[in-house]
Amino acid sequence: MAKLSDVAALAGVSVTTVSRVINNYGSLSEKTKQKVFAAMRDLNYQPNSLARSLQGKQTKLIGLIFPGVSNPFFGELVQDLESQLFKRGYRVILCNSIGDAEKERAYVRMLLANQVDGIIAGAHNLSIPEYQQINAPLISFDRYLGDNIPIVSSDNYDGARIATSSLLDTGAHDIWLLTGANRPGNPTNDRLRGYQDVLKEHQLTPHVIELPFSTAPEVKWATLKRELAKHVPDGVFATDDMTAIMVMQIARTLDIKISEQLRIIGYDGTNLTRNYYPELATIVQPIAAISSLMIDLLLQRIADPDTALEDRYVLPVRPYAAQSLLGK
Amino acid sequence: MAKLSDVAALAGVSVTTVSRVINNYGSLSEKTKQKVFAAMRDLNYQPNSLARSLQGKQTKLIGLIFPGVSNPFFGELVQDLESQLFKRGYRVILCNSIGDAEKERAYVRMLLANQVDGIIAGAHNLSIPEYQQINAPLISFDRYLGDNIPIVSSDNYDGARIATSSLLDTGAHDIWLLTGANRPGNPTNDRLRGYQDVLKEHQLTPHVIELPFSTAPEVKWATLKRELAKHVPDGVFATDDMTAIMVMQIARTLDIKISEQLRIIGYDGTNLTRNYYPELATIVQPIAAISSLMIDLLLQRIADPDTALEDRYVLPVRPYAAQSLLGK
DNA sequence: ACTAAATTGATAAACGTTTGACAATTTATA
DNA sequence: TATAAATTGTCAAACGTTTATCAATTTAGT
Repeated sequence: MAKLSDVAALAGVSVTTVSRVINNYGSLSEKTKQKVFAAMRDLNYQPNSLARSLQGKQTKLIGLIFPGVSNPFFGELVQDLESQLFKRGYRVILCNSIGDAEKERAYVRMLLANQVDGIIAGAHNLSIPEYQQINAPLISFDRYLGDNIPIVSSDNYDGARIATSSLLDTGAHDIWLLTGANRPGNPTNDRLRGYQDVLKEHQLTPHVIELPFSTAPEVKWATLKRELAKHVPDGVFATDDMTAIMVMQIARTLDIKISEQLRIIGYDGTNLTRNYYPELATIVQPIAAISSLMIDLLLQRIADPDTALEDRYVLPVRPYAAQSLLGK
Repeated sequence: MAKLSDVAALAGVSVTTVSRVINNYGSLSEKTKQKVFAAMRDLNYQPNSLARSLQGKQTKLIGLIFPGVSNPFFGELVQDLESQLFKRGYRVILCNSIGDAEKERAYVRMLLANQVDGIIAGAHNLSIPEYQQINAPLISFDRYLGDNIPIVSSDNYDGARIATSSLLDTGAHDIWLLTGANRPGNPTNDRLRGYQDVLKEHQLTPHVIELPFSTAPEVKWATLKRELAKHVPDGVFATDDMTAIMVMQIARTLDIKISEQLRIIGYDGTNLTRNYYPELATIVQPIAAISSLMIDLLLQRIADPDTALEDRYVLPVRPYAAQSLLGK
């Protein structure tokens, strides 16, 4: 790999001048700039980012900690984050915590060792005290990680209300909530609250089934099937689309008529669900808005670590009505 | 952030000694080792990986170039790669090329500037001549990128044969192939070949519909619907599951009876499809095997850049039979 | 042509680590 | 207790870049 001195030699100038060209400071004539650019092109020169960063420049690396990109929602979110960060000149180190707190801890240490300029975390684990001590700029998605760590989330409460209400509107009275484990201080608890509040307002009794996020699909399937075999509600609000889809599948095996007998609504509204399961009603989280807001906040903190930010940023959701494919 | 000299000061030893402890060379007494470890723990010390790498050590960073993690197959593959690499002490820089050759070029430059120890690429773009010039260890998934760049793929030919045959076995004669754009030298062409060969052996005429990978879902939907409205085949082999799923959905809107009137088989067999679309028959690519093989090969090349490797590594696929949820 | 301004260069320190050479000290062995 | 071996320290160079300082040279303005 060519280095700075090689460029300087080829361009017939000093290393100082080359550095000045690269970092655009000091006074430079157009002619030398061109000479240097030409030399850089000829040598296919890329500044060694290790050396630059060691010297004090930003690494232009951002750590992304999420449960895992195999989940469609996180896959889309991470892809969006990466794309937007790339446009802004940042690269992404990917961390799949897979619900493993120990792994997450290791990731955080590693990211700091790698001198990332900032971290965006949306892990499903419990708030690790280590997060508090991180001095790197940090933005959280949908989780409370500690004081002064801004949380960006979709309007979980409102979304849950909309979902639950829409089930009521179609005539359902016996509505189940399928949700992940609800930990204190977690914004996703708001989905539970929204559901409960709407039911209370209509004097209906809630029926909550907790299925931790990390539950194996087979186990989830078995549990849900058992529940549905015992009793069929007329409405199901699943706090994520994949679970909603599973309920649809199970309902079919049990000969439960979807939409006549049982109405289902999900949450997330990824492109995947909307494009490939258009018959599923859902609440759409604004992925693009979430990721650009998170990036904005993070870059603000990177530019000035003392930037005052809100504790919570709540972005609006929108309902996505099922496209009945079965209709004629 | 604490640095080497801080650890040395706290432990009451020299920086050299601390470095010896960290890098485990020279002779060291158990006592000093413990003192140093304790100091590292107390200070929560993490060696600055920039400095280490600059000094000549590996960066322990691997670049992953894939079309995008929002696609379930790549999402699962990338997650698996990341997990396995993490276990082996490597971190991952994620690159979503999204079918953009220019972006891919930029990624490669960036990865080299970031001094990654190696690259695993599974991009959908055309073989970029730049790949040839990369001196970093490089392994490709399912694409020809250049000479001496090993390709790992599933047995596309065999998989396509199995898929096509299984449609024939269930009585189909009028079988369509839905595939992405077929570029010369691409292993996925083998899926086309497998399909064609089986049909030829049965004196049947192929009917190939090309839908480039990057086609927007809406466009895909419209195209497929148009085709199916014109004529309904009795079998469809889609070279990826998502397209297969879309065909199922469209068939429903057209009141085409799936499995009686029209049999569909996909390709990829991700966990997502198998868990959430168990009614879809598909050909399962061995994701775990693919990623561990790619990592093995890559680490071999990293350990010794001159390791002789095969040009092609083909891993077996297995058919996944549809679980008829509709059956009683 | 003279002065001021603009441009370029030479030099060196710094970022945090690794590592080699060699010396100094401690510990173990006979 | 002398001697060898093991341990630790000191010092300095190196990785590739940035940036400050000061000096030298070129260019522009009048």
